[in-house]
Amino acid sequence: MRRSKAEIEAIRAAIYDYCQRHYPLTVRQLFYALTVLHLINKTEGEYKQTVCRLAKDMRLQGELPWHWLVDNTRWMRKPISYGSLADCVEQSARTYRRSLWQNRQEYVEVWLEKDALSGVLYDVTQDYDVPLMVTRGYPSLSYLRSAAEAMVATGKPVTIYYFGDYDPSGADISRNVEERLQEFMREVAREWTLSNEGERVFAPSLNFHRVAVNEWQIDDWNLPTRPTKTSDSRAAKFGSRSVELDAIPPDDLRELVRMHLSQHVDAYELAAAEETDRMERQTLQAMAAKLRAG
DNA sequence: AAGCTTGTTCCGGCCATTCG
DNA sequence: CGAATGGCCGGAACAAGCTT
Repeated sequence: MRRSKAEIEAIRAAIYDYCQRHYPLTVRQLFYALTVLHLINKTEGEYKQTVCRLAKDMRLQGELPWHWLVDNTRWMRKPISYGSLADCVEQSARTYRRSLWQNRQEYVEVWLEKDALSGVLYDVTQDYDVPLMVTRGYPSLSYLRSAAEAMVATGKPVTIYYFGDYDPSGADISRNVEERLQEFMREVAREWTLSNEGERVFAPSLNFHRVAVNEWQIDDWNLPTRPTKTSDSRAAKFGSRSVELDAIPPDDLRELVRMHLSQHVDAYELAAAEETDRMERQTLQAMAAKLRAG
């Protein structure tokens, strides 16, 4: 698409504005935000030629602070190491947390289709010490299988809160995740029973909740829709309206997660756990001081 | 009926070519 | 000549529709 300088300028301004208000963001997240603002079309071309390019130029020219945009997909590997034993304990004293779930009789996870929103959901899931599972589109079989193993290993009933787009593939992904997890949990339980010399391993129950985006939410929450891609082979059995998960404002999304997780851990328990953590961190701090002294 | 192709989801970037 | 386009890289999947 050919745009005038003024149009490009408007998009640049919107990029700056949105990033400033919501950083850290991924480029993908920024892309969806601009589509919701109707500044660009939701196509891979616009993503690459418009958003990626402008974001690149603006950062290289110093117009956009580097830390406003992040890339979660590339990572670094290195063994964990410390300057000394005291440093190790010191580090633990800063980060230590006691598991909120170890002594509970249920197991909860949050699942998410798109990595771009992982930062938003993690703000809440970390408070509740709940795993945030990101599939990045269709999940790999390896990912689902190891997730199923972790669930069986807990031996507790599982609740999953799922977040994904309302579009043909998005609906299919959550169906696939639920079915595969069910299948793999039964399989894992069977295998573990056989290798366990008579002690039977049970597949826990799975309560799978697709929290968003669901059809009823489009009108109830007045979400901006996109025409469903007719080229999607799943489009025929799907409605004409599609909605990005990004169409739900970040604050509302966080509230939605909090609403569900707080059904399992109430505010009182959360506060009590924080207090325990504080005290145990102090103990670690004292240990670190002793190590330094002696 | 099995197997392949095409198109879709997620993520981010670079570069050669084409268009106005 | 600058801006837009298209293709490529890497990596994981699934379904519909064609082709053998």
